[in-house]
Amino acid sequence: MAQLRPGPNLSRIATSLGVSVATVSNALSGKGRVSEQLVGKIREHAAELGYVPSQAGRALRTGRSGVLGLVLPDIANPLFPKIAQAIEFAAASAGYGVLIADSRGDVSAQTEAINRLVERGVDGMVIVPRRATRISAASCPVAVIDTASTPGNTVAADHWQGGQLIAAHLADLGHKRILIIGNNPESNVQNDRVGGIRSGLCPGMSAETLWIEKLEHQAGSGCPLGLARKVEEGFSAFAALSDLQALRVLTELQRDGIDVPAEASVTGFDDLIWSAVVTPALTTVKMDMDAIAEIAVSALLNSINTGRTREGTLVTAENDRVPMQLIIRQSSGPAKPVQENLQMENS
Amino acid sequence: MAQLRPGPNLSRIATSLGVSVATVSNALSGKGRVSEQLVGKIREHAAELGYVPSQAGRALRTGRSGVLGLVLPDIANPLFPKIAQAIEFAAASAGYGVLIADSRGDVSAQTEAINRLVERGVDGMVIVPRRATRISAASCPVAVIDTASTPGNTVAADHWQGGQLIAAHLADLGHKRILIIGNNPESNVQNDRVGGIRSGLCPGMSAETLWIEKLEHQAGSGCPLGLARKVEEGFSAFAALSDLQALRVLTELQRDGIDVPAEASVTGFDDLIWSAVVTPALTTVKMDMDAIAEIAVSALLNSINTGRTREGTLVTAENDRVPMQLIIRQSSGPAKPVQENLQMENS
DNA sequence: CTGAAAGCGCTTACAG
DNA sequence: CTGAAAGCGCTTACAG
Repeated sequence: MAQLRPGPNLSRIATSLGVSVATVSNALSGKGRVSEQLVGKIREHAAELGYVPSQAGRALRTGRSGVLGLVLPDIANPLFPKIAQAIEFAAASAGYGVLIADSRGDVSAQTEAINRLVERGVDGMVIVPRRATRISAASCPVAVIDTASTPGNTVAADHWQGGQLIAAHLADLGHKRILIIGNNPESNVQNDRVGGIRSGLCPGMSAETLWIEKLEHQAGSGCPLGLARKVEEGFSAFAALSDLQALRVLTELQRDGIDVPAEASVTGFDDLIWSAVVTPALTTVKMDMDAIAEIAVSALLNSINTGRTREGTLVTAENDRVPMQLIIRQSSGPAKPVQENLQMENS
Repeated sequence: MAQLRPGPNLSRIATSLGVSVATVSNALSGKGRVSEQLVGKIREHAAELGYVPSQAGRALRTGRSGVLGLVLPDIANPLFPKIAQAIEFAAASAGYGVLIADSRGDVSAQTEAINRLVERGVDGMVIVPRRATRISAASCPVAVIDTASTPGNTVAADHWQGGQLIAAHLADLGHKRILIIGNNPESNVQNDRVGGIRSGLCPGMSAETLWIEKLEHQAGSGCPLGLARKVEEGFSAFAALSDLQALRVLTELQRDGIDVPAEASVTGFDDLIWSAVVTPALTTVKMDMDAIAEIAVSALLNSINTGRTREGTLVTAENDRVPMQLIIRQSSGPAKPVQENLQMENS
């Protein structure tokens, strides 16, 4: 009655070859206690039969599931594909599977998602927390991907340095007045980016910050950002804190007849999928997600293998900051000379 | 030495309560062979101890892992968040976990990804195949999400009907000449959408199709699409076969000083995350991913539970076509009267 | 170098 | 209504 996998198991291979299951197990796992000749014979036969080891049996015996959990605040987040891909790749390279869990918004769902993963017996998990959530202890090692500003150790891109990259780029292009455009002033990531930009401004440059969420709170969701007026006021560069906002900025400017980058430069963050596709293509700052995932996963594996702190939250080794990288595309260009627009044209 | 989960197990609960493990198991699983009183006591005690059942033990015994696999052609695909979210939700609602696997491009990687999932003991899997791939048998039930044009049974959005929705919308707005913009002429999904659009044209309307891939093959990746000229030629509506292309179309038009939607309408497909964010917001056709995921997952669970065809590929019940839904936003509007541009202004 | 045996935690007939 | 026992497939000391 029990729905058992129809495939062969160790014991079938063993009897069929007239050896013990222990020997088959050893031969297959390559622990080296079996004669080379026998190893060859066993492996060959196993392959012939299409033997697939039972994770369940192994997990029960070893206490390891070989699976990592990935908890996301909201899968709909456009950054998610990159995160998931990078984590999946890092995990698969280490022979681990990845179980996903979406916390769909609120914090209680996040806790539930974590519990679901624990129940499934993950050996560890990577959590991208909801804004400013502190992760309560899960009964397995946990690596958190977030800003340095989040309490506890985390791995993350160096958002501050990323901001400085933007500032330096805009300074190079001769921009003086910069409008920083963010979504949510509560976001640690966004605040780090703002801090980086501001700290990287050269003498003579100034920046203001526009928070879309605040604006929409008053003017309604999807309201115009009033950027044309900002251009008139003398802002020549619009530094969005994410490509999603950059896209909004770019299209609003273009809709209002402002040429990008001739009249205004636009930059973003994250190098999301569409950033290279729009016209003009978006200058942006990219996280090294593969590196971040690699650090998170190897910290997890380390902790799993050494067995330290198997209970209770265990975070990554240090506050790792992975450098970001500037990608210059067509949406940013030299600032127009401020007062004498038409001179210097052919210089 | 074995790294066993430190938490309590059935036997600990049993001895601590002076009953048998069988009784504890029955009480917890609610099979109803235990007196209500005892059930209460056992449950309470289990909760106190923070008992979490071992999936490994259960899986080994029942032959079910409680996990479904999700194989994706490329996680970087912007549609992925919606698919993953919908599948995760449907699976979680049914008490299943979701293991992801990225086939990162080529077909061999897809086979590997499927194998990895089988090795992890998934009870079934959902596959979003690479373009025109036929899924080779995996040793568990498989549901395929793709177009009807793919060989074998699949679940999918009704892309053809989605195309008709676009055609009807553009007809309503008085558009006569439509430029369909696709990425890849090999894509079944895109071809279905084209077919739907063409079949839905009213008398007096005509459509041409522009394949970006072909154009880029000649003119280089990221080349201009030459849409301004198309507007001059009399095309008043640009129907992209995906929001990603729609975004490219929209920004190129705007960059070239063409007002959307006053001078040209733009529509897309899929309602991707940024579609509502751009200015003007994108009119698009949306798949009902939740419905699609629900169908795929329940077909899988059905097959898992009835135990039919546990070996070999098993696909979903019928070729299920889930209707798409038109979302009208600001990027589409009435066609300009063709010849007499300035008349009728106040009609 | 090879094998016999124990046991991971669970569920499920089967007795009582 | 409750319990004793078997067994899912594996790995790992321990003997030989």
